[in-house]
Amino acid sequence: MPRQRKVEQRAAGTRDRILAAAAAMIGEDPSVNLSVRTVAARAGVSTGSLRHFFPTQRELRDAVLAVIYDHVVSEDGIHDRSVPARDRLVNCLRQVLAPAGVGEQAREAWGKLFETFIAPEPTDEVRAAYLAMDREGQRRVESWLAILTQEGALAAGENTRRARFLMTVLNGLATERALPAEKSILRSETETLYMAVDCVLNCRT
Amino acid sequence: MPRQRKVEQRAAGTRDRILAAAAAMIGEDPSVNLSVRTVAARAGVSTGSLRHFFPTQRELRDAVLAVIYDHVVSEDGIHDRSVPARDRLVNCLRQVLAPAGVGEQAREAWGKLFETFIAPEPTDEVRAAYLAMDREGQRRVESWLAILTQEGALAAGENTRRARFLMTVLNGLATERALPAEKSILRSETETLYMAVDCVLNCRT
DNA sequence: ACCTGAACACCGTTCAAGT
DNA sequence: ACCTGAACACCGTTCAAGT
Repeated sequence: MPRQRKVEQRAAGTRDRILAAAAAMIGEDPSVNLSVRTVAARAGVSTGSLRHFFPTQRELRDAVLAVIYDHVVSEDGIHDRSVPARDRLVNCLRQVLAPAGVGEQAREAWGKLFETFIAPEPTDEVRAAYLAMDREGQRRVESWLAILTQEGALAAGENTRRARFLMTVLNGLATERALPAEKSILRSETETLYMAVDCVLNCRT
Repeated sequence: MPRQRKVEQRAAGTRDRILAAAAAMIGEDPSVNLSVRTVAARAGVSTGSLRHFFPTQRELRDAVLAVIYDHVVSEDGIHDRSVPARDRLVNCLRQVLAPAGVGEQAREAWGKLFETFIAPEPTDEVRAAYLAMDREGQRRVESWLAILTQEGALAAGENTRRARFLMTVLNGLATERALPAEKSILRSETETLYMAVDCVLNCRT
């Protein structure tokens, strides 16, 4: 069932060149700033042409993220539509949380984070190192949201904000894993993850 | 003990006018973009003069944040029904967040928390001390939720879970205040607080 | 429909020049 | 030391004009 006519395929060609250029730039330097002009120049098209396919920078960025993580096709299970979207997203978020560890391991992990990024004078080098880490996590979460948006499980347009929100929840959970806890932390952690995910999936903003 | 000379007091005068102008702008519209030119114009100084006191936009934003959080420390206002429930709850949560501080202050606060509760062997004494703190915060948040439940702004029955969720978000935000941040933290912090509060107020669980 | 590039209204930072 | 405003090199978006 070929929905696209010939002209649209030609258009898809330059659309893809734009996405490929942007993806290549991120591949070379994950902290690169994707401006209209740099991406357009790299793709060999005009800024106006880029704007024709991606009316705002946000839409360009979201599309690039989706492309990158589609090609990486990891086993995170985000694509498995036999599972409800909320369960898939929660499982993915657990993968971000996993390196935080539990118990003594969690305290050691927090200790390293503290000694590396909080205790020392925040030089540009220290800042850049942390921000690269943070952006990587943010990108992962945004890529999952982009995929759920593509399936229609999520309204478009706020994924950066949503990802920031989820990252904050994960930071809170990671911190609480290092701090003393009342009773089984797993239960309240699961409840909190589902509350955050349901918020993102259901609430209008 | 007057450490400042006359000249420095004059300088502090225009420095304060800049901070006041920026704080006023945020007061009128919390999502406003504080650019060099708009803030300088509002304060009635040149961009060069602003740059003399705040060499980068980051330093300006940090200073403004500190001023705002100092002045917003007031009573909780949870009962003031002339304000929408979500705004009241966000303001109350900000009060829990306030002691986390900003900038260097935030890093020091985290340092103390780390040395007190994470670094040492978790004896029963250490655990109890932290859990008391944690429960106090949880109790405050739950009391606010109880009031909103009484007004009918919130469905009954899940307030402990909801409070735990909000505490986790606050822990995440406090952690992010100590870590290096990308841009103005105030805006994404506000967005995250409102997302969390809207989640609690609107979403069915 | 697709594509161009100029134009517009911003932005943060630098700096010679004044007081 | 404090202050000015122009200048520089960016940014995202809009749009008349071409094919």
